[in-house]
Amino acid sequence: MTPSSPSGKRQHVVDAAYALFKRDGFHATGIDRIIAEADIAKMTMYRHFPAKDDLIVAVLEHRAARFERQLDRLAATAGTAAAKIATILDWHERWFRDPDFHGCLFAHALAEFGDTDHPVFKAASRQKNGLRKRMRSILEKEMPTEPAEGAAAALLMLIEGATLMAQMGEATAAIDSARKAASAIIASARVPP
Amino acid sequence: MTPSSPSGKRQHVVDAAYALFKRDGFHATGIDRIIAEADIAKMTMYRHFPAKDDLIVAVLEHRAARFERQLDRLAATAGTAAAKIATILDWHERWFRDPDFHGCLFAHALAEFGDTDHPVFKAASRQKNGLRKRMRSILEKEMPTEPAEGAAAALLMLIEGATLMAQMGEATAAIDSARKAASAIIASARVPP
DNA sequence: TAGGAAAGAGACAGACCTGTCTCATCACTT
DNA sequence: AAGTGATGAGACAGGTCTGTCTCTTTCCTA
Repeated sequence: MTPSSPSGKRQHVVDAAYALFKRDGFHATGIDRIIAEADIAKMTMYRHFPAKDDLIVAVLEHRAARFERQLDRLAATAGTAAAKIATILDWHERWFRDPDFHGCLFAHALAEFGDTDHPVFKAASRQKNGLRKRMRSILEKEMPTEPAEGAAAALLMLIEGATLMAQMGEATAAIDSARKAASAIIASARVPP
Repeated sequence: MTPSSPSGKRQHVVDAAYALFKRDGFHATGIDRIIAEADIAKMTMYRHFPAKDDLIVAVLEHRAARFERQLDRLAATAGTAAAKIATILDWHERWFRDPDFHGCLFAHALAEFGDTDHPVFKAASRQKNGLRKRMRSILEKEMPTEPAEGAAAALLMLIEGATLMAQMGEATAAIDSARKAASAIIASARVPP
């Protein structure tokens, strides 16, 4: 059903929609704005994405895949679990300092599509759980499963909160405190009370 | 300009709008739905709130005031700083378990109104900073200002992340991990490396 | 009981929304 | 060179959005 798109129009729409969704949100961004920015015909978009929600899901999945690829590259370098987690925090610091940083698109998707069964909600949820699982498997190399699970959840929460704080204009304080807290969390998980 | 509203219609609108915003989001909730739910005339709403954004700000401020009042009551009971922070986490656990829990309205407002200068963004930001300051002043009673500041930021991030995780259906794991991580954060702030 | 403020009811405007439809045009393959 | 599928351009439908306006009714107070 979806055209094979040899000329890459589909990706073009996804990229344009991403930039607009990021800046203005999902509901506030109309189809007309997207096709104007992508400079394509409306029907071209609707042939690739039968409904706006499908486009939103495609944007989220594309960004999630990109995110995973970037973290895959980082993980290859560092050694200890703490160092691997530190590279993830480094990645977030660079992201926070991007002039085009507008908060986490996945968190925004969860906010705008609150229904747990909605495809957009599920797509955003997958990304968050992916990051959590990634950190859990990093930690499991150096500690038992149970504390690794809890620490990974805590680190995910810390990162999500840091992203929110950075969005409020406190990127420096957020990343500094997050780094210290991450060390404390990992250390306390390693040595159970 | 705003009517004195002896009959409490204003608050009635705020309450109805809150329930709808919470469930469906700000942009997705139309004025017509609000006035239907509140069972008032459209002009009554527009006499109290000249624009929809004004209503949104009023809803946020009302909820923020309610939140502050509830935490004020809790703070009076507990003793140590760690115990006071624990009561804040307890409050959040009860919130997460509420059948009508739909995530944090302030975080959702930040997501939907990304412009830093927008009144809605600023109102939501105030609430987050209020919670951070509250925790900072709790911690300052037992440690110097600098570590208290960092720990308060970390605890805020942890709580925000826990709220997000609870919204994704992991309330139990979120609050359990948050409690452990909070202890580690406070302990490590108390004894600087 | 009279006056004035608040609220009700609903039509209305103008803009924007998503999604559909038609028909012409382009590009590539065979 | 012909055919096939993707694309372009834009009108169009039907709905929803915010916000305004007018007129009537209610309610509280003095």
